[in-house]
Amino acid sequence: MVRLPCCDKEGVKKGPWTPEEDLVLVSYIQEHGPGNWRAVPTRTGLMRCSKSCRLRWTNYLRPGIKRGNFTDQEEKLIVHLQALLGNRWAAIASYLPERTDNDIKNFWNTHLKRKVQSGGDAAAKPPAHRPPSSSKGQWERRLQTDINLARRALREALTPLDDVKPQQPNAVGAGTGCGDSPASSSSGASQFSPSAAAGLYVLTTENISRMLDGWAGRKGRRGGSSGPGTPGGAESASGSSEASEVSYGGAAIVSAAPSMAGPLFEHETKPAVAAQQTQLSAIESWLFDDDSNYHHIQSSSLLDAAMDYPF
DNA sequence: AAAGGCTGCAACCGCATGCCG
DNA sequence: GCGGCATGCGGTTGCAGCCTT
Repeated sequence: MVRLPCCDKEGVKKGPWTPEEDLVLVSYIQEHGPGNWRAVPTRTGLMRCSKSCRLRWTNYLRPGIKRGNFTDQEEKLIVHLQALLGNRWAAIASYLPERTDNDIKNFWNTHLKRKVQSGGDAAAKPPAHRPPSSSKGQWERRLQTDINLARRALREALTPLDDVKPQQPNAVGAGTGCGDSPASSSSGASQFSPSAAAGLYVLTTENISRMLDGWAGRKGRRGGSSGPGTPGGAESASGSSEASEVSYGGAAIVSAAPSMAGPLFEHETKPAVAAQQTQLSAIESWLFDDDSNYHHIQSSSLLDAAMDYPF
């Protein structure tokens, strides 16, 4: 099945996205929802290939994304999941709903890899049987058989921390961001929850204002929001939910809250998000439950969740 | 203050996979 | 069952800001 690359056409723009392009893309998705990426460039007039549009959305514009400043907990989780799953960033990202696979990958390559290699975390060393780059089915089966190993490792990763419960996945609107995780794209749209929408709205406007804000100070650093000490994500999002007014390029832009919220939520693949939260909770309780009872209830529910999980 | 190296991140590229006619 | 299309995923690259000398 040889096919031509989608981006080899003449006149396809590459490189950093401008805020104008971002707005066009966001507006389009707001109206039509994510998906059918092939049609996006033609319908929006963006001189970008479909892939680029999808990537921009999933890695940057999508609601609910937290950027920068990985917490210790996230860090440990990533290290252990990487040890268990290998470089399956999408699978790892599904456990960190606010993080994109690209972010995690970058974080691993720039921070954790070095850390682990320098012997910082012996526990993080990949097990001998770590799934090689084999077929998905293979490692999925392996994951099933190694579920107990995974449990131990994850517990080890999470328990030493002060706050016993993982904090971020259940934060306001948190866990809503992973609409693009493997799970989401294929699941139906039947469980949309208004409360999730409320959180999502916050994150949406936050993202957009951040995007514009980021550009305003962009010349500072690409994706300015991710600058040191300024995680654009959940914390700030939960703090201010009013429509944000930002200006760039001389024009003031008001993120019209309700109009922005509605369509986006309609089309976002939120059911998966809700499902993810549920699954994450199952995992959490699985991790922190007494050994005495996990055998009976938790392990089975987690196993169900894990098996349902679309790695 | 300037220059060169380093770091972090957004984006690109190519292959894999799933879906549909 | 086959072929083509659309999307997902992971590796890699390029570049801008930061840091060190």
